Amino acid sequence: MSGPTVRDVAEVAQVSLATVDRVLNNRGGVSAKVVERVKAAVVQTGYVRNLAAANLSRRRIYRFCFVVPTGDTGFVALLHAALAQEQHRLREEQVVVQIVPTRPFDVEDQIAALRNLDCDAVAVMVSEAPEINEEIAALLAAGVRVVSLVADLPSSGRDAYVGPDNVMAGRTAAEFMGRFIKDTGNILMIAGSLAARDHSERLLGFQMVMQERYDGCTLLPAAQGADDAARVEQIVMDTARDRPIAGIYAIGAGNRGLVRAVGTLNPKPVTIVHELTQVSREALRTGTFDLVIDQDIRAGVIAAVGVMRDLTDSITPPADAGRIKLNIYSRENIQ
Amino acid sequence: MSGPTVRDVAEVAQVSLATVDRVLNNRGGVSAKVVERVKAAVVQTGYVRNLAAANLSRRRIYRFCFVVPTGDTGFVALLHAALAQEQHRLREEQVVVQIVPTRPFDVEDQIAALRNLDCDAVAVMVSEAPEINEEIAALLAAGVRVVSLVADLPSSGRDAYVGPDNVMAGRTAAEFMGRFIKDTGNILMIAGSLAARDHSERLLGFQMVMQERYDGCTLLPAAQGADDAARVEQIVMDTARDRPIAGIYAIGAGNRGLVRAVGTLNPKPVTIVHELTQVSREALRTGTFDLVIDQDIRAGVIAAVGVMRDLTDSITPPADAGRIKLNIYSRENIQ
DNA sequence: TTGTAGGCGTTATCAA
DNA sequence: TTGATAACGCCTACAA
Repeated sequence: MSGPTVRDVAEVAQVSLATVDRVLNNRGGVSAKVVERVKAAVVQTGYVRNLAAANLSRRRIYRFCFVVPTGDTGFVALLHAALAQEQHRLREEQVVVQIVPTRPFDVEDQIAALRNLDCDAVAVMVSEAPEINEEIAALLAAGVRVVSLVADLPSSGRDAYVGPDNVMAGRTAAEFMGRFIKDTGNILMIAGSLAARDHSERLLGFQMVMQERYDGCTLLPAAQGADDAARVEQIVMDTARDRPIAGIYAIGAGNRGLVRAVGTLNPKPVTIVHELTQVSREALRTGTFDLVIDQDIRAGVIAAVGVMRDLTDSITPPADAGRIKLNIYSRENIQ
Repeated sequence: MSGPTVRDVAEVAQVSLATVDRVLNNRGGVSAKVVERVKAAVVQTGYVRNLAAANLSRRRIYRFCFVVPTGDTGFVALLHAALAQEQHRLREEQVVVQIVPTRPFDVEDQIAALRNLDCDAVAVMVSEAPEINEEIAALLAAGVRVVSLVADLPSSGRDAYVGPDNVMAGRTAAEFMGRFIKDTGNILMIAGSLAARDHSERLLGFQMVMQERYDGCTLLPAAQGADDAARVEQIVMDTARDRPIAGIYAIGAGNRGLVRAVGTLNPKPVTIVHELTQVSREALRTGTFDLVIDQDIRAGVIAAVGVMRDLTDSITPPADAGRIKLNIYSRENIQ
């Protein structure tokens, strides 16, 4: 059950443990023919190194950072909660994580955060900008592994992306929007910022499906609410003054403002939002929101840590390791 | 940097390593005041156990079985896939699992399977019957921990239930059924067997919400398709001959037959089914099915293994450890 | 009820 | 170039 060990390799190769170790971790100082003998023995025995034992002996501790925006989005709160819930298990696995909050949409602040990092790997949820790419390149050059979280940064050279397929998220929102709306009508789409890749991808997916299959609906120009409750509320009220709204797709945060605004509208528009937070959960329960599309943040944290651990150990993470699922919540299946 | 260890705890508590270990893993055989002293020392030192070291040292291997029906439900295939995906992590945690397939709805076969078990704990997905209860009692008496999977067996004395809230599943199906149906109409509900607890609970939840909020719809008497494709197909065709069908809720399996039948109907009824399998995935993609309510089998496997491990170690599993989430899939978010 | 001693698989420090 | 040998942190017979 417990497979061949270095002892077995040593025995087959007729050398000592130390020599096997030297070859295995190519530290040099071993004659060519002995190297060959050891390598052959590894193949012959089918030896696979036991990472746990290696880390135990090496007293390795994984230091990971999460660079994520703060704000009233509730996202950081959920992230903190998820990390707290995983804290114990993470500690047991020798990983220490630190959250570095940044001001939302503030590139300067994000850069500052990335400069002050001291860790083996970092999961970043930051803007897509050339300066950020440079910063990430510097981190990579310094041997820090970088994972993009929730919003991908494909042009940054990051090691991996952990998050949902945001185009799919937008398409899913559209599918339910189209089916929930009985007739035709105006659809209001509110993003936080179209410069945020997750938001623009969701918007893209949403528009694609609405135009493709539910073209009885009229898509109003996409608004930007900066993930701010007051701004979001204002956008809804302003829009509703000019014309009836049949549906609202809130792509980013600021749902507290959305609840206030939707409460004043009659008839109530079909309202679809992202992230299952205190606010959206309650709004779902009372019928103010009709659907919540949630990326399971706990799963995201677990996936991110797993990927960072693999990367830190120079292991290629499984292809789908970073893909996290979208959960759909109606008033009947809130958890 | 490398944190406190058992030695530190032992020193502070003025006891030996073995005693600390006994307290840490509550194995008993330690006087109350020493227990207190050790616990205080743990708090004082901030000790966190090193899982890698623990697993390395522990030669214990957990042997678990899954007794589940085979058949055209695709469930066993999904279960196998889920286990395969978890294999690596499970092996690292010293657990070996074996799948024992049984013929669906065949109580004799289920009993035979339960008799031939050799393991520390078993997760069973079997019928609710007195003979089964006896068999489970025998297992429990023999020291094998028993967990009911997907369908609960409350009267069997099983140690725990791992599965979804099936009433909630039915309620969720009704919520989407009500919203997807534009007007009013006849709703056909097809269970596998009303003697199966998961099926009857789903039906109950579905009926509750339909009557409560979508009473424009007419619920036809619930049919039983024995999870058999041909039977299910026949039921749909027979029903459609007499009256138009606006919606179909398929509570159990046999979705292959449902696909065939629905394909012949015009207009196509809103069709909501359970379990994301090859068949339902494809039907979702082509528009034959409108919604799939899926119990995440991978999550179920992980939860079941966790609960079985706790039970085997005589630890009371956390209250919500067995509750698994319901995922909702439309054509746009199939994974 | 408590303690001692040895081992899990790998790494690292000495000598030889 | 090589090889003993002692950690790493925890678990567990076996004693006492």
